[in-house]
Amino acid sequence: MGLLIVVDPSSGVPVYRQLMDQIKFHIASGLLGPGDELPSTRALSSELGVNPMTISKAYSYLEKENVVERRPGRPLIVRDLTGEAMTDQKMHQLHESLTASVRMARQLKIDREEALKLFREMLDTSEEDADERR
Amino acid sequence: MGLLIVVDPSSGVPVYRQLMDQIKFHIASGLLGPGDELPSTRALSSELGVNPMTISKAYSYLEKENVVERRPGRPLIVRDLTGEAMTDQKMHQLHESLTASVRMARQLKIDREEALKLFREMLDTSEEDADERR
DNA sequence: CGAAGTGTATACCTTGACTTATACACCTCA
DNA sequence: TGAGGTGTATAAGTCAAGGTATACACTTCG
Repeated sequence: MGLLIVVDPSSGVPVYRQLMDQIKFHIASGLLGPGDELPSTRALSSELGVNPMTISKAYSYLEKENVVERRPGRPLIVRDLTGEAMTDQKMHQLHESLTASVRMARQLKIDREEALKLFREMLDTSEEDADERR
Repeated sequence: MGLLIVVDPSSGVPVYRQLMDQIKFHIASGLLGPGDELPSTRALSSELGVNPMTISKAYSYLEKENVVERRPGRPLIVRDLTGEAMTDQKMHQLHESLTASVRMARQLKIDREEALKLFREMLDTSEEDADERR
């Protein structure tokens, strides 16, 4: 049986990015652990009806982000994401994502405390949603 | 003399978006106030070496965002952005911008407090940068 | 070795975002 | 009225991103 992965080509979000997101999610949830093999490009390809190169593209980006380890001619495996170095990298990614919001808050002259309050509320709501999913 | 506006077509950021950002900034800084007229599309066009339609596109989006008021055949004017209704709209824009970051924080399993701390630091740094510019 | 599995480099096609050229509708004022 | 402003609807051109088809390099295992 395969990993639970679903893609919607008409969603506007690029397929390769949907793949990356879901694989990352499965790693974060623990369903996929260090050393586990990713499904082969052709297996996922026929299962999802997507070109193998699109799968490969997602895999390549995951490798660039150090989420996954590439071994020529063999399946990709999940890397060990524990440790301080990984934490730094995660924070760096979040930093990049927040940059636009910081610029906007300044541009709209939104009070620092107001912006923080909104972000806190959104984080809390997000956690509740995750709880319901269990 | 014209407003201080500069565009870099090779920056990767669409010209119409650069225009929107700088006009919003001039409004936020107070250099442009309610009732003030925006430069004509053709004036900005020849000053910046950009097609008038590109200027018009920026103006149209600003009108959609209720930043500016359109009057057929006449120059656009800056709207009055004070009042509670405007605050709501600003918070809504910030909310949209933050959505991606919230999703990422969850996906990367970044602690809620860690994420908040980073955002707070970035907001503070941003304010310092603005101070230095004075 | 060779068959069958793995990932992917290369080149091509399609699609949508961005920009532009042209032409039009509207307003002001002499 | 008409000349000279204003913004922009429409259509066409340009270009990068996303997706695909083909062919290749590598590994395992009989």
